[in-house]
Amino acid sequence: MGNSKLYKGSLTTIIMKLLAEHDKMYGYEITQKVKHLTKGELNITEGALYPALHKLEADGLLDVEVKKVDNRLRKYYKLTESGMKETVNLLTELQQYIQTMQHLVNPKLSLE
Amino acid sequence: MGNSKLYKGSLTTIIMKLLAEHDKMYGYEITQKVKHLTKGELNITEGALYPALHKLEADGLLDVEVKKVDNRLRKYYKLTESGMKETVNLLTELQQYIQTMQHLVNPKLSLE
DNA sequence: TTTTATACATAAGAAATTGATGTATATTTG
DNA sequence: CAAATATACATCAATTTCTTATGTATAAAA
Repeated sequence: MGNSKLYKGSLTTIIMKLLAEHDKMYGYEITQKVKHLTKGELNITEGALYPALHKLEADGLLDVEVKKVDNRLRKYYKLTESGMKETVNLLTELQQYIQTMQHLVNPKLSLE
Repeated sequence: MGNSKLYKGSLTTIIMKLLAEHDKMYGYEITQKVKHLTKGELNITEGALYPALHKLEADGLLDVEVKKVDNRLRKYYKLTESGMKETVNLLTELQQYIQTMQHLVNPKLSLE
């Protein structure tokens, strides 16, 4: 997705957080939203997105609802109850990750 | 390594930054340093570390020097010229990654 | 003397992603 | 109006990165 390897492992967090904010979204919409929010920095590829959505659905974290708009299919995804709980965990882990990396990379600001 | 998938892709950045600060280190020393700096949050496994060091050496980003201390082998790694340049790039990418993720996760603080 | 620590290494398998390819409709552009 | 681009889904082989297990060897601590 991104221009750096660091984005590896963060796709699920991104999807879940967007759904927490926007209630329901479809796949293509997610790719466009991310592109705009990051000013082109981050482009989610379809080969990563769709399998990720399918897995989240299979894990019971997302519900899906198919709609036909302008004669084209859209699959709207929405967080389930357990999806909302998991989103909280993922965001906590992201904050922890950022803090840990900043300790490693900017040790003068840490306790060591 | 970490308790969250987010650490995927950040091992190289961690290694390079530590070497930029400590001039030369050996593998085991890196694992211990990271454990202490992160207060146990992050434990680099040998199965991840050694292949990563070998790849960095093969890519010309690290030089290695073998020493025998207390009848045990140590392989001291050190950044090459191009390793130093690459470290700058990786740290820039880390800052960019953190900023992008914070825009996505905390959009009220971003421009959208 | 057995366990833990130090110090290296490899290798099978899992997980996530890339990049290509495929299908189909709608809209824009030359 | 024809061709290209945008919208919208999907799969799949290959690659990358990491986990978990295993192996070798010496030193120190329990």
